[in-house]
Amino acid sequence: MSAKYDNYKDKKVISIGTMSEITGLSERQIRYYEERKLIFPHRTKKGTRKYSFNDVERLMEIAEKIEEGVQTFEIRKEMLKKDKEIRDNMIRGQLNARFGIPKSPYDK
Amino acid sequence: MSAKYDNYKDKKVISIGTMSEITGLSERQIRYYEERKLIFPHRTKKGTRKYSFNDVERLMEIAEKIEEGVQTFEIRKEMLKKDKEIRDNMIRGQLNARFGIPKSPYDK
DNA sequence: CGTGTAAGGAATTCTGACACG
DNA sequence: CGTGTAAGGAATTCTGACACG
Repeated sequence: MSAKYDNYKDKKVISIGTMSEITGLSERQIRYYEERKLIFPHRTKKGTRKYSFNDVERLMEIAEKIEEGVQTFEIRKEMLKKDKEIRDNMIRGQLNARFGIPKSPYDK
Repeated sequence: MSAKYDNYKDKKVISIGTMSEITGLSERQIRYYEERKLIFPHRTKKGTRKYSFNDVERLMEIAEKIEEGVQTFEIRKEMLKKDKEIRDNMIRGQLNARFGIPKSPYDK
């Protein structure tokens, strides 16, 4: 019936106050992680931050790392690396789909 | 890896201003539909309304009905009826799962 | 480095009401 | 009936800064 399961997880609709409640982090912390480029809220015309459920998960992961003593700079590096891997996999997947290029033999 | 796809669709995290943007309805309209018991936002301790993505869909459906000229009272009746059907189906499904009671012969 | 806080302003949300119809 | 609006107050969010360390 109601056709469409949009990208709920990616829709930026949560205010910082609500994010603070959900994640248990202070607004100060959340804004700081943005300053350190670990998270990227959408900005409304008026300038308020809006987050997605994906951002919730991302913040939780960041919080864990921080508790483990990892510095924001390191966390950022890890995330950039992970994003790169994802991009590489997507490209390989597309090539594979179109030309039948097999996966790397190093993959299990 | 990150295990859990919570009930994003049911989490009440969206403020009325954002709802207004998403649905295209005025805040006045959204509050009025609540007054007519068509929608049920969560209330924070401080009293602000919070909606879910399910509420977004619900509001869109309500808006359609209103445009067709259906009155809020009728919309409410339809929704109550639909909810009842869903409950009945769930009960029947559970009975069926436990005791193997067949579906009604009236079902296709 | 990561986070708390007070500061002042701007934007949000709330309710009850008057209006039109 | 459904919706717009002005009204006044309360709560939210924003930024830049000082503080501790």
